[in-house]
Amino acid sequence: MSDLDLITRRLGLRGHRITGSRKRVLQALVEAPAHFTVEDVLRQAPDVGRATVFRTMKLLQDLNIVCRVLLEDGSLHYRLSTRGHHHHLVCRDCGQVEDFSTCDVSSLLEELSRNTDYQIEDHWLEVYGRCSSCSTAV
Amino acid sequence: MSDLDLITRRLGLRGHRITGSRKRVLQALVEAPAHFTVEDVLRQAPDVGRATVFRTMKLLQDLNIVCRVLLEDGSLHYRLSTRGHHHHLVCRDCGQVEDFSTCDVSSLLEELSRNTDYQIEDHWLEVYGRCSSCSTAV
DNA sequence: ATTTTTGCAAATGATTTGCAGTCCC
DNA sequence: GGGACTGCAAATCATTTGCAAAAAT
Repeated sequence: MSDLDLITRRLGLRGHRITGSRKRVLQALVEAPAHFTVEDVLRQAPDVGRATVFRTMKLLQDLNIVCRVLLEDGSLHYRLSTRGHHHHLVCRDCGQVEDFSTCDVSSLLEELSRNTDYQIEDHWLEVYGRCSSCSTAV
Repeated sequence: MSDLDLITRRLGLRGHRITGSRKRVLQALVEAPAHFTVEDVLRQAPDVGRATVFRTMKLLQDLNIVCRVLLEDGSLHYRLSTRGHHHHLVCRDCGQVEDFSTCDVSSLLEELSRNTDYQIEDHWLEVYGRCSSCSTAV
């Protein structure tokens, strides 16, 4: 079963309708490069309305199918989420994005929890740097 | 010497002019609650042009005098930066923001650096939860 | 005197909304 | 059939820009 099928099924199971527009958006997503903007999606699915793409992206976010990537300039990109919660390592030069989840943020959060009166519930971490090809190609 | 004086001096030392508008924006900032939006500043300094407030906020960011706080809904707030690089712990209910810098993100980043080909240069971490008063007042 | 900075208004860009029609289930 | 979903265009919101006038050094 392809990624597309999986996502489509997930939508259906949650009681959302599998419409033509949604299929076209999903198709665009699975064919897209690692991260993309709403504009990119619109370009790949030109017959889908702008509002619909925004609405679909929001739905997919809620379903944990896509996640947002924050670039340093403040611009918002999206990418297919893999394995639930994770973080991003973003290359400043080429914009490549890697996921990571292995590193231990939780110990940091536990310490934080001990040191403050907060009940900690969620976090968002974005790391910026240069990927190997961009850092060697000076 | 007041906070206001300190900031003003810092601007001057870097070769920026101390203008009436900038003074009024700075005044608004030091009197503002812990975090605020551009709109809040405009409300407190109504005779300063919108564009000027945006330009001033950008300048203050570059000088490390204010920093951005990302709320979970994606909205952007500002706050006076203390002690250089740090992170935010944001209360979901009341919006209170705490700084923290003591926790060890760097070990995480070192591990990340070893495990990937990236040369890591910067990061942004926002933690969300509930402050003590909001978590007790169920 | 020179250069920076400002306010305005218009431009831009991203996202949302109202609504009448269309399409899934 | 009926509610969920769509496209469109207009509305909204945040931010930026061009420019001539005003202010700071």
